[in-house]
Amino acid sequence: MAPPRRPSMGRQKIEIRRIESDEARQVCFSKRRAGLFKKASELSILCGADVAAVVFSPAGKAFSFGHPSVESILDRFLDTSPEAGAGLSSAGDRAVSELNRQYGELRAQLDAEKVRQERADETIRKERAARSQAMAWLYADLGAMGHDDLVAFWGALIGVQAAVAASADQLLRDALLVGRRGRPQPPQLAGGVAFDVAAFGVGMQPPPGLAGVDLNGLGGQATILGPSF
Amino acid sequence: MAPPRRPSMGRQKIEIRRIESDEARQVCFSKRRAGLFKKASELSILCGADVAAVVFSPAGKAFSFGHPSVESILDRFLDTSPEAGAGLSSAGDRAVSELNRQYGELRAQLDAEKVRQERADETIRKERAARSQAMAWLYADLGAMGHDDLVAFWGALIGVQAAVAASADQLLRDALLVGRRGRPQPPQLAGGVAFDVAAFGVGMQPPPGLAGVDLNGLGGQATILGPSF
DNA sequence: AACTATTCATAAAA
DNA sequence: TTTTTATGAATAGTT
Repeated sequence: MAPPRRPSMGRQKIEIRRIESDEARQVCFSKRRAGLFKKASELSILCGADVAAVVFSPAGKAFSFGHPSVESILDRFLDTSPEAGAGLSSAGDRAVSELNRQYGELRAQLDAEKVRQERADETIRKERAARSQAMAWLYADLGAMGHDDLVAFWGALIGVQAAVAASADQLLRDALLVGRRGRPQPPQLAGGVAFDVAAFGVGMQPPPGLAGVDLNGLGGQATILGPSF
Repeated sequence: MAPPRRPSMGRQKIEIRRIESDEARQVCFSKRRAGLFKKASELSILCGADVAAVVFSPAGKAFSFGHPSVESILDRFLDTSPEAGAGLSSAGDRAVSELNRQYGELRAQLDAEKVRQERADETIRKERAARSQAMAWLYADLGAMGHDDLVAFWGALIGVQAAVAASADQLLRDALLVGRRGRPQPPQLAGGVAFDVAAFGVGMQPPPGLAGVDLNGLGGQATILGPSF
């Protein structure tokens, strides 16, 4: 019996950051540009406001919407805008109401910035949460684990090591089997931790062969592969 | 029996035509203006487009959003060179002066906000990199790693454990430093028991992507470190 | 470009 | 005004 496949995944949540794919970015641009103009139109009609929107595509092509007209709005706006580079001496030219207008205008922009900032903060929070998920495995607080958990954890690590050993990695085995015999350089443990934990940080190079590595590397042994990042 | 009234009717469909109620129109204007600017912001970020939106409220108050700046986009659109008719007049008015000061203050605030935004973006970038690193290690195909990488990987694990697991320190050491001296009961390993990976950390969630992966095959290989360990 | 399942925006109400 | 709720609207991923 065929499973009833969804014809679509529907809208997926996306982060507000530059879309890398050229094609996807172009499609998104077209859709959202239309959406923006529609919103602008609705705002002007619903509230009787004069609205203008100007958009330059990444390629440099210009699009615009305006009610009653783009030019009238822009002229009106620029007429009452502060002259860039003008010193304070020109301030006297502006009517008080004019400055008030600019004040509110700037405030609106500041609000917009804050919205963006909040989103960025939220993104950071999520990133941290997501990262901690992965880091928990590496930085597992073994002290908080019960004895059985600890043993199981260690056993699992050994299991991973075994997979590696299958590839005839004698060196790793030597490193593990400290004190077994000639103790071939007991790394780190004997004299305290030699490996810098901070090495897990940003600057570290990703291990070779992440995603897309053939599974035959371990001679049929199951290999843990994750999604490509 | 009284019907349980919804606390809200939720969003109702409206016709796109002028809102008659002054109050409702004002509320709608505020909300939709914010929404428009948000959309404009998203468009610029997602698609790398330059966007400007200018809105005049029915009362004549101007609001604007622009990325990178309203002026630059409008100038570009109108294809006009920035022209400033230098007005000359005394700026002695105290009120005007004060407004001007506030204007500059807000402007500084906006700039600061942008700086903070940039820093937040940078933080996000770093967080992503760090997370990628952690995930990379987590999902690393150990079989594809070179000796140096393996040693580093293993050493890092050991280092982390040593750094974090103060309370479990002893047990870990016991497990690692088997044969070092009194060989204080190497847990389970000595018996050649295959560890049940399913017990891998009670309370810990499997990292995304690992769920469903059969680790038991690896766990079973733990016997490689059996009695001879 | 059309189609859906979702997320997002927002009209009403508080 | 701001917040909450419930629902209409916009749109990301597919086809």
